[in-house]
Amino acid sequence: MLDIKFIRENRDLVAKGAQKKHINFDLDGLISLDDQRRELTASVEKKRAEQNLVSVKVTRATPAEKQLLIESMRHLKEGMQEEEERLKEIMQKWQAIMLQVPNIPDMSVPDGESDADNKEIKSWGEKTAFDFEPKDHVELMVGLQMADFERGVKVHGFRGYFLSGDGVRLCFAIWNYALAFFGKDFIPFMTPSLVRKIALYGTGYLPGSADDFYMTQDEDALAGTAEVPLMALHSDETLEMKDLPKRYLGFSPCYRREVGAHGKDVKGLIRVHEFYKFEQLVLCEANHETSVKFHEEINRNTEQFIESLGIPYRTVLNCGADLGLGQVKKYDIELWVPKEGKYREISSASYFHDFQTRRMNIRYKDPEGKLRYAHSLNCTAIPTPRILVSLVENFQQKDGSIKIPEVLAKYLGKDNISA
RNA sequence: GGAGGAGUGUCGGAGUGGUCUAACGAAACAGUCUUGAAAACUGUCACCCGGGCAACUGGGUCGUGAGUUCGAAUCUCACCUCCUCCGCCA
Repeated sequence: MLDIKFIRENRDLVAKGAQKKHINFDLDGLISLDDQRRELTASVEKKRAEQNLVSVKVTRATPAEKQLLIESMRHLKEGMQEEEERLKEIMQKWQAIMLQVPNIPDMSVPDGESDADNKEIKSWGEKTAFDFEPKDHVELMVGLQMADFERGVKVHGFRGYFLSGDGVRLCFAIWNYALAFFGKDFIPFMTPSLVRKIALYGTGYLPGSADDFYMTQDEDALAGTAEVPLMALHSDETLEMKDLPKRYLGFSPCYRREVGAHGKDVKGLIRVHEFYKFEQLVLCEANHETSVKFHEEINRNTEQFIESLGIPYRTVLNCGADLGLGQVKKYDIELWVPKEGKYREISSASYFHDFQTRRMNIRYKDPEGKLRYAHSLNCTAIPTPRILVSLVENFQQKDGSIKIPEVLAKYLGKDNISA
């Protein structure tokens, strides 16, 4: 959410920002609605002031005077009630629209129509070359009994999967390694995946993508990322400035309906309804430079994690159309998938300025004693099992076995997975 | 699942229809005193929206939302959260 004062004073900026994100919204409509809101509010408050004044008089009046005063109040109230009714309607519309005003993308965000227009800003490692015909991760993992997709579909349905044997052990090794790697600077959290809808509004996922979430019969949602509960963790709180920045590492199951992706990635572990993810989240002081600094930092953390595994990757700067409602700027890290011959996203680093914290009401007191909305950022640390796709495909051997990177071998207890 | 109780500022806590501009206490901060500290004393001690260059000023906020009333922290309803007991389960 943006500040209405900011919107009014920077209409061009807001309009251009929305355009860059390819989001349609009626800015003029919002401004004229806000004009009405201001006008009506002023009028109602004036009447209420009069009411308060008379109210005090009533307490000191004689019984006869009291009757007269109460009569006059009745008239005042009739006019006020009508206005309050209208104000209430306007406020409802106003709030609904305010929740849909997109945050303004950074200058450095490239224009573009879709993720195809994201700009590669870095690539690391040599694309893996094989002196044999490589297999895809489905064939490899099924062959090594690390996963079972047929029975996964039987039990769960479309996009269902079981992990088993070394597939499970490998996941645990990755988790343990990730906990040690990121846990140095970040406080680990296991978060609730069942969240109230308010947490989705606060993070900016709602309104807008209601179809992406599984809902329970109690109207709670299954979060698609630990970002949601971790942001809600400090909602309605005033933090101590000395405690900033907060660096949190969320670990949680993640649930996604993938309704907009019915035909996409139907095989394997790329796109599943249920997975696990470590997520970095930062709350810091409200300062653009600080946000930028942490944005680079958390993205670099994930790059370094991938580098330590030795998987070739590239980093892209997302274009305007590929930014969410609240995001100012976003980097995606994509890992090389040999059998597909392309890079696939495994991480997303974004910053929001105070877009989320304003909705969540997360503030801190600055040195002048002024309350300010903190800034928020988040970045994937590591998603499982998606990471396994690149891991097993890049490190497969001619005999169908998988060589395990040294840093993981320590946690797995062996340096290869074979039949 | 059933029965009952509670929610007031940073914390404790008073207030059950109009002098609430929310008492009082604690903590915190500043000052006086002191070699320094403690104690004592004095003062400060919410947030949101609007108007004003400013001093200041209008409105709102007592878990949340609706309602009753000329007037609500106080009465009614719904919801949220917590506590106690019973039941069920581990």
